[in-house]
Amino acid sequence: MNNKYPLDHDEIVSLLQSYDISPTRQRVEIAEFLFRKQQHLSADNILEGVNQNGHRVSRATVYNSMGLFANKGLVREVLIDRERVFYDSNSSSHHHVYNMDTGELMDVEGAGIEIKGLPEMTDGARVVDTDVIVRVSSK
Amino acid sequence: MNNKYPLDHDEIVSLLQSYDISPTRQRVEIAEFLFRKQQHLSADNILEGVNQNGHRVSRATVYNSMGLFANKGLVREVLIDRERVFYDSNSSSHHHVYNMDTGELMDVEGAGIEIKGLPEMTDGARVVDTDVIVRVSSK
DNA sequence: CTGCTTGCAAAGGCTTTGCAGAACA
DNA sequence: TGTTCTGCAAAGCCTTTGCAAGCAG
Repeated sequence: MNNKYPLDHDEIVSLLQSYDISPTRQRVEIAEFLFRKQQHLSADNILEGVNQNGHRVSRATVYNSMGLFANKGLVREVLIDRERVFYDSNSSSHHHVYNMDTGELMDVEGAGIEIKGLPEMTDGARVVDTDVIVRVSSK
Repeated sequence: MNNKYPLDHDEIVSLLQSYDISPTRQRVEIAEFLFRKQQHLSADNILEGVNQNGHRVSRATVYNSMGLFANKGLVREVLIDRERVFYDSNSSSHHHVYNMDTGELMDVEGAGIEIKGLPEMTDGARVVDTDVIVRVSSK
């Protein structure tokens, strides 16, 4: 899923529809920006990026759309920094390495990681998602 | 480390000192509240808890102290919820299971978990910390 | 004394909300 | 024509900061 970048306009529209998201002009523009490549962006990054050539999408719409995308599973929210939420355009199973010095956030494909020893869920709870964040520093 | 709760006043003072934190009245009161048991608290929880019987510690001091405690390694910041930062009074190596329905946050001792397949660090970066957050839901 | 702490209030920064107008089916 | 979506501005919330007064060594 979402494994080839960039996606062209029609692919974006299909992608949104496949996630049950109506492809409005603003949503398509936001998604086109997101899926130019695999990346981690804040709401502000997205607002700036989409609007590089003249304002076309408002801040509120960026927040609305990203909330919707995250809800539908199209992107993933990454909470690494208390300052802001990052959205990860790679929605496949993977984990993160965060360089505390540079602020750089890298993906690690999930395949190579095993998490063992999780306790049995007491009730019928099921695992929705597993985040692994490895913080590294050069200092 | 921090494996017995609650800690009495003198133990708290020693604990703070062992982390190179001068045990002011406010810091001791905050730490006493934190280490009554293993728990996950927001800054606001701490403010309320410490001040249950009359105001004795200000909000600013709670933030200052928690920042200091986290910096010194006495407690651990947990970013699970975009709403606020949680502080974990269990500073030993462990991971978290977060129930998305109830908001409950449980510890999983690190011993039972293995994370394999992390790529080699490109430069001389060292791993500072690894967070694992398993999100579960009953729905 | 001298530096570290505290507390208040104000400021900051990210995110959400209310609501009217626009777009869409 | 009814519903959904957008955008602006205001509000909200958690957290940080500035600064004067208090405390500790």
